[in-house]
Amino acid sequence: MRILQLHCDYVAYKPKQRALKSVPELSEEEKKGSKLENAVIVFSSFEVGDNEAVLLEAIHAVKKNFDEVKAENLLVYPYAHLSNNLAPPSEAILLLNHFLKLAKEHVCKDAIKSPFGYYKEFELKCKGHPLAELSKSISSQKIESTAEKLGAEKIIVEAVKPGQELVSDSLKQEDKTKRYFKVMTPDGVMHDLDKFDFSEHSNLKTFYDYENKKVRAYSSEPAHMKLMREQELVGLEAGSDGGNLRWYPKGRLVKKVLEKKITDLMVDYGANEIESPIMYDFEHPALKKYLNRFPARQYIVQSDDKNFFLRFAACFGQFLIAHDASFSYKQLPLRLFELTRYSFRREQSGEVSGLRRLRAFTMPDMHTLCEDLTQAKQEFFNQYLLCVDWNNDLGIPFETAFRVQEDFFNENKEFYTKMVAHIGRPVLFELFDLRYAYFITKFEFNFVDQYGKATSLSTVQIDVENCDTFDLNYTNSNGKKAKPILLHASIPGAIERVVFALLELQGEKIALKQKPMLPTFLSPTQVRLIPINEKQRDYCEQALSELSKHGVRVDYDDRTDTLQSRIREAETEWVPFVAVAGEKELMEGKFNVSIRSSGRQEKLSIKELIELVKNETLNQPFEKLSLPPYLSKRAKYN
RNA sequence: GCCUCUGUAACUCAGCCUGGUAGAGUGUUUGCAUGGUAAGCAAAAAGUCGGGGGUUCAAAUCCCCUCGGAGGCUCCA
Repeated sequence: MRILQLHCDYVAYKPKQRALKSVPELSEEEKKGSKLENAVIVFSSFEVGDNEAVLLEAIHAVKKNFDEVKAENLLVYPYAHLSNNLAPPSEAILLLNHFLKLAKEHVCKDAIKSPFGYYKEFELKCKGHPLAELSKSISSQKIESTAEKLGAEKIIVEAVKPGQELVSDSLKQEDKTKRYFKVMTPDGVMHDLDKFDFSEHSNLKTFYDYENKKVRAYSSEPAHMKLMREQELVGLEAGSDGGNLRWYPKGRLVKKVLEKKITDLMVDYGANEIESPIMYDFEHPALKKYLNRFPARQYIVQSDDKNFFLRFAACFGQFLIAHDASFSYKQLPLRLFELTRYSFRREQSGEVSGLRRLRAFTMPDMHTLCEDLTQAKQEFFNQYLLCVDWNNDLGIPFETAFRVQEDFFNENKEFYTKMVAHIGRPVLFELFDLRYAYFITKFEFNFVDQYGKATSLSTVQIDVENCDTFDLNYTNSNGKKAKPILLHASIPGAIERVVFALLELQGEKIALKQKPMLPTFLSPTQVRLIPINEKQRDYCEQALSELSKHGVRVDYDDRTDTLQSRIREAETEWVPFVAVAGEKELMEGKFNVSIRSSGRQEKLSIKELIELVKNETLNQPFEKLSLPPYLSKRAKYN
């Protein structure tokens, strides 16, 4: 328990608005508030583990002060902000009531309290004498018996039951009319959450719990943070702001391949790739309006006497281009795409985390202008399919949430049923009656990690607001100006989050004692050549140039360490194909290749090995690794 | 932003409670070892103990301030 006591000439308060859903309405009398003269106000925070002994200790402190300053009135003011370890409201209310009872008995028989769970305005004039301001922190561990100090008899406290239900049924009902969750199964049936059997869908349950903030995450560092360092992919940069990372050659390779993959996908889908500035004028009228609707925290950059904010998405860059472009219904849907390196969001310091939440991140952002709602729905559906394929292709499991305005859902039920049927497992629906943002509907694919946290990856939204804000128009078939419907889409969410999910999945494998590895097309080294001794040098160098010529990322361990230690290092680097050559292999014209995915060893010729790698990376982009192929020439970056 | 934990060699960490000459493993360099599928042997180099102030004869260690990192909180009286 924490208390702050102020001795005041007067103190007055008035309840304004309910802050906690679980507290009852106030009576007319309580709503008026109160004013006390020559009073001690006791701001009180009730904490986890507080009990009668704690309350008595606090009363003792209050009484001592109250008598000393010769106050006449006492106000107990529940005040959460003194503690970071608050008792749940249900317990705190009982503790507060008992605290008041003790205060009446021992300190001031006319003591009153202000209501719990309401925002209140208050006004006070604190006296200036040395005892006018006192604060105290009391915990059950530190208490000696204080009943004697008070000269009080033992008082029995009413049992405080953890989690005691204080919510009335009518209040629950009221909540539901605003925003509520349902589950849709692939057969198109909507289920109430309390009736849905989650037993075969534990990740969906975890996701829902996370959405509902019922689950507390473990307080451990996520697995990917260690892995990104160990694999020489990404490091923290103390010389920059938090959440701005450094990417080493191997990490840059992984990121570059993913960037190429999404860019190719978008261009093949019909997007026009553009590049827009990273900073924008705060005073631009359209941007001003948009900023109010999307109150992300921004970095600010000064130029002369003007302030610019660093973009937090590609939206405005593309909207401003679309505003100035000329197009008619014949060119719709019109898709603009940019791989933002970077988008900036000045997340609060305590919120930045590894690759999961950053202040500078790479978002492949596409916006689609559609002729009407029919076309918008078609695009929404197509982009939904792209997202499903994208995540399946990378082997990233996900849970789906659709968020929809109620009316729109009821008018378009078929539309959603079709999409849920496509992925063939239950998904979460959040329905809301009043539109709280610029979108009328959206979906998100969420990655659920081993700590019970959900992270949004893919998302597409139908925006019914920003065509007005940014004055985007097309010419319709009558030659008249018309408003398009706008879609926002990020198929991967953010490149960093893809890496985050892939690494977290490897962390889970390691925990299960399985061999971790990245998909071959993302592995910085796809084939590692290891000679048993110097005599196979020429043979390996020949293989190196042959594999390299065929677009395989290959390197050569030319160091003089023992065979075992070189094999071990290839294993710890998750190399998918480790090709060893000794006397025998040289004679046969082959390599003894360890295949990581199967754990098997096979004798393969270079031609066969190339074929194998090509097979595993079919239809995937390729980029070169910017490190010397000779391991003896490589610097270490971790 | 608030709270808790944390900062010691390039990396991972011990030492701090109870003040008294700065430690280990890994990596790096050098020498030996030429090895058949997850760590060969030996030696060396390497540290303003995050930064600043204080207490003390003496501070990595105790106290205060400050800066970085991790986690939690930020619909909460």
